[in-house]
Amino acid sequence: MGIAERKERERREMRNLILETATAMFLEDGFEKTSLRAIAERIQYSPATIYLYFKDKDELFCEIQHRGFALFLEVFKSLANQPKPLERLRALADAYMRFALENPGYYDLMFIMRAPMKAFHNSPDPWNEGKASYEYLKATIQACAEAGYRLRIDLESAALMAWSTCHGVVALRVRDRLKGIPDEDLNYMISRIMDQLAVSLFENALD
Amino acid sequence: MGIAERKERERREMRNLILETATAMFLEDGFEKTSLRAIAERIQYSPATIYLYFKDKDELFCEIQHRGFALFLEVFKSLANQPKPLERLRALADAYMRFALENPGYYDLMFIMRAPMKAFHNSPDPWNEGKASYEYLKATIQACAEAGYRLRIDLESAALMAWSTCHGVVALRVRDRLKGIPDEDLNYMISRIMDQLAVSLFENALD
DNA sequence: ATATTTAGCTGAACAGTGTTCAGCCATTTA
DNA sequence: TAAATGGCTGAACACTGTTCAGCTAAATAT
Repeated sequence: MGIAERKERERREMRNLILETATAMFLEDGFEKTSLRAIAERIQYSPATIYLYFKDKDELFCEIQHRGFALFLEVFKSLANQPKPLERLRALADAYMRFALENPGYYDLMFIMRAPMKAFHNSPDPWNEGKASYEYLKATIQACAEAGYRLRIDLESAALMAWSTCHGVVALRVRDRLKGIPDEDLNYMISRIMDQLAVSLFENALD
Repeated sequence: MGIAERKERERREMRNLILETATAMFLEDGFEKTSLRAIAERIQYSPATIYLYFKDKDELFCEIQHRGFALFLEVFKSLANQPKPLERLRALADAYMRFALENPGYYDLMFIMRAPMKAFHNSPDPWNEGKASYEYLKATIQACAEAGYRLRIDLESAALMAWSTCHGVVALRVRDRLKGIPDEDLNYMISRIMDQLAVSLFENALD
């Protein structure tokens, strides 16, 4: 009775085919322009078929969001080898902003777009890896504190400030609100901002 | 020959009627749900009529964006009576974030949405008042510097950092990325973050 | 006063979207 | 061999932004 097994597998494969195709198309053309009809055509199925595997477009993109967070967490973890905690924290911030610029589609879906946030009942929670990444950020700040850098504020506020500062500048950038500033100048300013972020978090960041 | 004059006036009135209606509907229901058809129906005209006054939906919302910036600049200017520059700067930051929470529709259009940013050839430039507000922010930071608070970084970087920090936390908030944090806790954390922002900008902020 | 031009407005259509559902057909079960 | 299952689809629904030929009323010219 391996039939049920095979059907289970076929179903997973089909789901994955849709997901892969949707992801590829989304990362190329963005959310609005990636229509279910276009996805269906690419994989040579009827648009209605997609609805047999995903409740609606939001759920589909919720899963893509999940993939984004998984990739993001990997990037964060790849920085763990940096032994000095403050430099690790800086590496985290740089990686965060680089991720946003190199994967604008994912970043949009993860931190800016409203669309896939409604389907929040989903399991597995697409924000799982997102939360893990945030915990990792907090742990790194905590590690700095334990290495002798005295925190000026509580850990929670410090972590939110770090996140907000990075998100702020990068969100303004990917949404073209900083177009007036040449890339070169902007990169310099961001570097300065990150320096001062450390100063604002720790009393003796400059030691 | 007052006919041309009257027609000119009627045209302005019609344009304004569309704009008023669109603004009201947009602030209530958001961009996506405010369809040109619904706007047209509300003012009892054909959808095609709107195209006689606005090139497309983007241009219409570009003007609404302009209104948002105008309102925003007024809020900023209303804070000019605060004599102490550092407290004025803090008031600016608080006002910025309050504006975002009290006018989420406008804030979205002004600082987050991609939609009306394409129609950037428009005159008058909807970002006119936006730029003026930013200049006002810079002037306030400069005033702090001149009042004895020593800037840790150059003025441009400092201004961008202030903007980014405020935008970061508020953008995450209005896009439901901080839903896990109770409002009360979040407000406390934001207050702490603003304290530390001042510390990061000025060597002697705490004096 | 009549004819002609102008200009505002619209109905209908186009091409696209997400979504639903009756029904077909091959595979599986009885 | 007959019945039941279940994957898939064509066609439709209700929307969207946008365009355009053509109507009608007002303004101008004769």
